[in-house]
Amino acid sequence: MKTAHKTRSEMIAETRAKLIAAGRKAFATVGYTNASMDDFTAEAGLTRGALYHHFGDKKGLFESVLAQIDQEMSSRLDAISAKAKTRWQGFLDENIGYVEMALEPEIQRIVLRDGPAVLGDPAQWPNANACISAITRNLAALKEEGVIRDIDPEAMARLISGASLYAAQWIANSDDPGATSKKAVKAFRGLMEGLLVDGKRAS
Amino acid sequence: MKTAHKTRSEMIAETRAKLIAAGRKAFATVGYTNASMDDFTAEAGLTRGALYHHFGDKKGLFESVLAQIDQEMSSRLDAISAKAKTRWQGFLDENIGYVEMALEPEIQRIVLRDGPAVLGDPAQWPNANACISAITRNLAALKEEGVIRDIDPEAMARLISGASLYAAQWIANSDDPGATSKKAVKAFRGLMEGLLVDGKRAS
DNA sequence: TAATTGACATACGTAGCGTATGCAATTATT
DNA sequence: AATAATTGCATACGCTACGTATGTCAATTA
Repeated sequence: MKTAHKTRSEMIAETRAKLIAAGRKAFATVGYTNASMDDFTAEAGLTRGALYHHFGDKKGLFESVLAQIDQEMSSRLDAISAKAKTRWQGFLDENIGYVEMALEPEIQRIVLRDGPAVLGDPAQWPNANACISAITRNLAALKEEGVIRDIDPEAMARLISGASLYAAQWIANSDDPGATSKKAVKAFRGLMEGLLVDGKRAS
Repeated sequence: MKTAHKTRSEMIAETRAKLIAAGRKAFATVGYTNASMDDFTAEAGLTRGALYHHFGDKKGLFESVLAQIDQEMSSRLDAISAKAKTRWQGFLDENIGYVEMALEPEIQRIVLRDGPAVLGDPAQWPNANACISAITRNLAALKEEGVIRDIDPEAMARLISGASLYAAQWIANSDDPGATSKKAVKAFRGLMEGLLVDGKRAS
């Protein structure tokens, strides 16, 4: 007969997972500074003792939460670009996907707002922001293939993700998200088409 | 004989100014959360009592500090665009000026890093809206003059200011702000040139 | 079965925020 | 001019939340 108990390492993993989940929820809803460690650890049936043991401090847990979210975003974006027929199309789709993810409150709060304030520049995060590096790789490849003009991929990736983020927030806060979304996506496409080499431009 | 004393309202204004100055300095050097109200009010020869009286709470003082900095940035940007020969050049200079301000540590810390975490989405700040409408007007005029392609001015203004803001944050958080700034400005120029009608493009 | 490790809880000290209250100086009232 | 009302700011207090130091019990190992 098998033991009904879980093995010790399973228990530990479960505790870590519970803490990450509880922290993630608290960070997303009330923000990093307003999230009380006593409160959300209790909500997970634990205490701050467990948190300090596994993550060192509040910031340490936040890093783990961020890493988890980052990974999820990354795989979602990969799935989007994998579907596209051309690299250029995949690039466009991926960015629009990013805009849509930036609409999610959890991502807005944890990744885009509190993240930089707590941990500094996303590029220096332990799991370097996967989204930006994905855009960077795409731009580099597109440049290599002669599809877009000669620009610095990383710098352009930053500008583009900033534009996406702002577009998302504009949409999120607008009275008519549907209509605003249409305008934003069209303008975004226009901005991106400006990167194409002359021969490939439509307008 | 005239009284050596200042009038009461002058004293009050002076107190407010002292608090704003002390807070600004503390926020700039150690950051919002690490700035102890007891410490920096004492440094101004006052107590937290004065702060609560005038600004309600720590966040209230932060808003006032931010408003002051915003105003300074705004007038600097006006001065920049006033100097330009053409509207297009003024448009470029103003945006690049904004990106370059991100090199200043005080702006880095207060406006770009702590600001969003403490007060929320920068797009909703009063000054950001003023900035966006300025860009929108510029874009509309440039379109009218046939300098740039046919795009929705407001939507594009949002994207551009998002790109600028993100570029600024990238610079603010980078290890070598000088070098990063160069890359960012160049990429930004490239992105903007994509908006020009075909005949006016250099690349 | 005795010893040891380690996962997690408990207990304590401290810093910092917000509020309630106090006071003194200015302004208003008669 | 004398008293009353206002208010700018300080003082005092309680509370929350963080970090550390220590305790404890289960699981592993010898």
